[in-house]
Parts: sequence; C-alpha cells; structure tokens
Amino acid sequence: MTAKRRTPQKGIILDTLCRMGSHPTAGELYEEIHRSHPSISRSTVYRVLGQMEEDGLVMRVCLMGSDDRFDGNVRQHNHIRCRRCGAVADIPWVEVASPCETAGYLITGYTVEYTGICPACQAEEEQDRRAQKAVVS
Amino acid sequence: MTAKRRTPQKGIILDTLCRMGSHPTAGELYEEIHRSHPSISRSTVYRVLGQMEEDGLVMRVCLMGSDDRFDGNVRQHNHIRCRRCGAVADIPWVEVASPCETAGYLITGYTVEYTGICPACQAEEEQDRRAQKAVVS
DNA sequence: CTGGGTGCAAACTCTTTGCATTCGG
DNA sequence: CCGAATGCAAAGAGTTTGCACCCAG
Repeated sequence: MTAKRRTPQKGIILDTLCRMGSHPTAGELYEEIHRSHPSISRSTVYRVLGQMEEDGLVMRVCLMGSDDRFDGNVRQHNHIRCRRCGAVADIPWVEVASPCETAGYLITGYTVEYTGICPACQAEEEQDRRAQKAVVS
Repeated sequence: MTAKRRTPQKGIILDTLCRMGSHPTAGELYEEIHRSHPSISRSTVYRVLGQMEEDGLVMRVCLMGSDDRFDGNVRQHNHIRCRRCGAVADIPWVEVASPCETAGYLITGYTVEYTGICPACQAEEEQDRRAQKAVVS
C-alpha cells in the first residue's frame, strides 16, 4: 500500500530540471515545463518537487533573498551566488572542520554557501570602471 | 540629502531584536514588538529590517524550510539549526578553505550552515527510545 | 519648512490545499 | 477496480507597495 506511482508528469519534471542545469525556483521550473507541456499544473510541480526532495531525487537549495531553488545534482557540492545578479553555480565540495563549541547540538551535517561575483558581472563591472574613468578624465 | 533619520521605531526594533537573542523571523519580531508597542506597524518592521540589513546593523539568515530570520549579532559566526524542531543557535566562526574551482566566480565571502539536533530534542529522542524499549519488552 | 518615515490597507508573489476526476498498477 | 496523482481554483502565508499624514533635522 501507499506505493508511489510512476506518472509522465514526474518524469517530465525531473527531466526538465536536470536538462536546465541551472538552479530554478519552483516557479521558474514550472514556466519552463509549461512551454512544452501546458497541461501540467503548477500545483503538480510543487507537489512533485517536494516529494522528490524527500526521496532524495532532487535537492532544495535555500539562498538568501530568493525563493527556494531546486538542483537536479544530488551529489555533495556547494553553491556560490552572485551578489550582483543572483546567478547560482555549483562548485566542488569542500570539507569543513567541525566547530568545537556547538551550543550542545549534535552536528549531523552542514552546507557552505559562497558569495561572489559571477564572470558576466565581473566583465560588466570592468566596463563600468572604464566608462567611469573616461568621464572623469 | 537622503540623510537617514533616527526614529523611535528604529530604536525599538533593533533593541527588541538584540534583546530577544534568538533568530526571529520578521513576523515573530513584529509580534514581540507589537506586545509592548502596538502602534508600530508590520510594514515598518519589514522596511526597517531590510534597511538595517543593508546598513549592516542586522544580519539576514536564510535557512532551509523557514522564512528569512534576523540576527542582531553581526559578528562573523555560523548557525546551526535543529532538523527536528527548527531551533537556531549561534556557534563560533570556523575558517573554511576556499575551493580551487569556483566556476569563474570571484569569491567574496561564505557562510556555513550546520544541521543537527538541539539539546532538548536529544533528550526527547532519548526518552522516546526508552519508551519504545519498554513497549517492546 | 521638507522630505524621509510611518501606519494602514490593498496588492502581490509564492506555495499549499480541497475536491472531483483521471489513470497507473 | 482502487486509491494515488493530477488539474483547477480558491485559500493561505509572508512580504511589498501606494498614499496621506506626521515629525526629525
């Protein structure tokens, strides 16, 4: 009983997430799916994502100032978020030493979120700097 | 121009956040403030918190499966969240080695979020285990 | 005085839920 | 067949915004 069923919707949702490669929010993923499969509803996307997260098929990524994002890559890895445009990228896993003082908590895991500037924004900032110089001189 | 003004509301909001010590969501902080200062509106709390975050007076903490939380402690530190009851605690800062592959990003910072079981939940789980044993035997 | 700040209510966005219908096993 | 899964629409929850009034500088 309570056996989970395979449905075309689930396949499409997981496929689309993996094919996107990026880290879409549930809403963004729905939009993408909706383009090719208009019949799949928003609620199904939310329900299936939540379910797949429980089953470990996808990973929920929560970064500051953004809705939850989903990642089809469930291997252990870290994320970096551009503080200028908000883009998210995967970066290799880094081992972190456990803190000695844990406020009495029993530590079972951790995640590291890096903040930085993505390549595109680095280039744009460089351009801005040149433009600024030109005006000043 | 654009000078920021000191208002009693801002003082009360920051004071309350710091006095609470915990890591309330904007809504929780509003409720707490509302008890002693019913005239302060919800929107002011949201607006002021966002502003103080920009000014570095408070820190926004985003943990999985929860609304953003605010922390009056702006010194560098990490957080640990109980995966059973959701309680959040501060723990000392831990230096993390920067990853060598950064997907082209220029890393400017990072945060570490630990997951674990808080003291209270450890105790409860221990009790549950005993109760379980009693039933079995 | 001036315009930044506030309170209020309405608007918005994202997510969840109730329910009748569908369809996988 | 049976009930898990879906689609739809409506409800929730949290946050933001428009606007008139207020008050800090």
